[in-house]
Amino acid sequence: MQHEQPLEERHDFRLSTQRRVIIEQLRMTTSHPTADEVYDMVRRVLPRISLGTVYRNLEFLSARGLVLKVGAVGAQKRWDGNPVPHPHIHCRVCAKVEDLDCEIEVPPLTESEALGYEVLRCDVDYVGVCPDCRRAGSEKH
Amino acid sequence: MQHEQPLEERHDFRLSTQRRVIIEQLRMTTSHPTADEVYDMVRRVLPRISLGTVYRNLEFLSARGLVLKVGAVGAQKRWDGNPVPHPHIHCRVCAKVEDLDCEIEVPPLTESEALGYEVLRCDVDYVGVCPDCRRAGSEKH
DNA sequence: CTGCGTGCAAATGGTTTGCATCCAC
DNA sequence: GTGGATGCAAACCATTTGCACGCAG
Repeated sequence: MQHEQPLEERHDFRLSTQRRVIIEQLRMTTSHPTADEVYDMVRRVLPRISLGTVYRNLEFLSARGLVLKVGAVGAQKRWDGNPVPHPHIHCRVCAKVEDLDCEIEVPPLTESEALGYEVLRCDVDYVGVCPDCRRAGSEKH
Repeated sequence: MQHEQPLEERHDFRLSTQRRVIIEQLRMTTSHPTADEVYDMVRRVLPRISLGTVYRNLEFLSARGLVLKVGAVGAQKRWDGNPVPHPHIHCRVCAKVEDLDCEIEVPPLTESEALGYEVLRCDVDYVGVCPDCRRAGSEKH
C-alpha cells in the first residue's frame, strides 16, 4: 500500500547499514514518528547508532524524496516512510499526524499563479483535535 | 482585501498597547514575518517591547483566530495577519512564505474519513523553489 | 484595586555541527 | 585505498518560562 521503491536497487548514494535500517523502520510504521522516536525504533536493531546520524539521514533521505517531512508548523518534525504525496490530518493539541484515506485533487498552479516558483508538490493538511484530545478536553469540565 | 475584523470592537481579552500594535503591524504587511521580524516591526512603534511579549502574543492571537501561524515543517514559524484561510506557497530553500492569488476547493471530510477528529480547517501549501533561489541555484553552475 | 500582561534574562530542548574514526564502494 | 558516513559531544538558536512590576478594565 505504501513504498514501492525497492530498497536494494536504484540509489545513487552510499547505503550504509544505518541508512538502510532507518528506511526499513520508517516503512514499517504509519505512526509518523519524530526523530527521537525513529532513533528508538532503529536502536532496537542497531544499538550503537547515534541520534545525530538519525537526524542527518532523515534530512538526507527527505532531500532525495525517499521519505517525507511532515508535521504541524512550529511543532517537532515528523517523518513519513511513504514518499508518495497524500493528505494528512494533525491534532492541534498533541501534534500527532495521521494519514487520511481519501483522495484530494489539488489543481496545478498556472504560470501566473505560481509567482515564478518551480513548483514541486502541494501539501494538503487538515487541522483538528484528535479523539484522545477531545476526550481529555471535555473531561476537564 | 484582508482582515475584516475591526480591532476596536469585539474582543474578549485585554487589549494592551503591545497586543494592538502587533496586530496592526501584521495586518499592514503580506510578508509573513518571523517572530523576530515582527519584533523589529513593532519595536519601531514601541521601542521597549520585549521579544518574549511578541512570542506570547503571536501564540495568543493565533489561538483566538486573529492571526495565522504559517510556514514550512521544521522551519521558523511565520505569521500571517490575515486569518481567513487561503493557500500558500513556500520556498524549499529559503523558507519564505507567500500568498497564492487563487481559490483552492478542498472537500470537507466525511465522518469516516475524519478519523474521529473535530476538523477545524485545511491548510493547502504548495512547495517549490522561489525565483531568487532558482537564480542563486543556477548560478552555482 | 486586581489580576492579566509585560520586560528581562535565564533556561529549555530539538536540531546541527566539528572532528577523529570507520567502512561501503 | 578513499571519500563519504558515523559516533560522540559540544554548540546553536528559536522559543519558552519564572518572576517582580505595571497597567487595562
